[in-house]
Amino acid sequence: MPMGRPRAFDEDEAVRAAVGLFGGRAYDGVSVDDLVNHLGVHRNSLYKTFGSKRGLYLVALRRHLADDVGPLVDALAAAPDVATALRLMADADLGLLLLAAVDRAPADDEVATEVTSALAALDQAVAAALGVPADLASAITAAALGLRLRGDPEEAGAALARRLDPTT
Amino acid sequence: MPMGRPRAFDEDEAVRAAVGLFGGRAYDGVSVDDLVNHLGVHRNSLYKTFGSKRGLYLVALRRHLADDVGPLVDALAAAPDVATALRLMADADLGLLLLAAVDRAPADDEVATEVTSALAALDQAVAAALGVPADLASAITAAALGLRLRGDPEEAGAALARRLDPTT
DNA sequence: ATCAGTCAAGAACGATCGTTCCTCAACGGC
DNA sequence: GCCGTTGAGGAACGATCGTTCTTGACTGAT
Repeated sequence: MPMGRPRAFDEDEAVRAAVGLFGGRAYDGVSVDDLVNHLGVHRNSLYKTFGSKRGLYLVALRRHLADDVGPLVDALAAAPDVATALRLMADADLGLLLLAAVDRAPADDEVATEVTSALAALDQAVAAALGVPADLASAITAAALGLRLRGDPEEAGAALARRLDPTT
Repeated sequence: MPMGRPRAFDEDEAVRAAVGLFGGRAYDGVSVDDLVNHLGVHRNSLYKTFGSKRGLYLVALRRHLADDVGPLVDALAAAPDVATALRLMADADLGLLLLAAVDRAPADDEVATEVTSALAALDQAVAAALGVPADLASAITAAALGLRLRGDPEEAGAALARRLDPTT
């Protein structure tokens, strides 16, 4: 079977660039023209490779979860206290996950599934590392998301950690 | 000067309906057709009254802040402990504020200004009511936003409040 | 009854959206 | 060489976007 013309773009690079774009503004705020211009992928190849704008979004979201959230879960497993856990989550690049949760999950069940399981993984990591009940762990994850959403003035997270875990 | 034909719609009702729509999905997910169909205002009147879709959005956001966030600030002033404050914020209707913060504030400076000052008002109310430092107060506000963003399983907020304020 | 002024009703605008189509260039196998 | 296949390059599609225009209905004052 013939082989055809080789690709002129790096699929991994393209998906990373998509993570950056989708993590920076709302789904409907990123046009296919924006993607074509910033990804180095031509329209036709984009649809041939990812099927649709939503298909590319889902691939980008999963890459974000694998590349950014996964390592965070691993790092959390070694967190000795609440302050460390909060700082790890607040410093991590969670832009696309946060935006997906607020912007797309209500309108896209598949996105909602990915977001829910990613947050559950963070909850479990926090609960296991700190030895706290599940409900408190998910509240700590929620607090970290809230801090990130506000721009995280750094002192706020530290103050919360101090209050949550007086031993540090 | 002649008086002209009277309006067939209630401007307050229309703005409230807009708050509901914009609070339910992202700005770009609400079309002008959606607004016309759900607000009981005709296209022409909408533009005559609010200038543009963005103009209506800003009016709706300010109404949301005045009608929903303002009373919350007042209620927070009487909150005796962290648990009460968290529950007040988690139970309040903060849909549009949350969506505005994540979805529109990064792209619209005027929205960003409104969001920032609303969150600052919440911070101040929490700090004054609970007698905590400003950084911890803003962290508590952030935690409430995070809980709301996650769907707030009720136990999570309670667990966090218990840990934050052991006297309750 | 007439007139100026405001709103309702809906068609229509250009722009942009996501998507598809068509043509040509670049490859491996015969 | 040629053929089958795949990607690049753009033009072009219908649909929908936010916005405006046109027409006529309804108002209070003259």
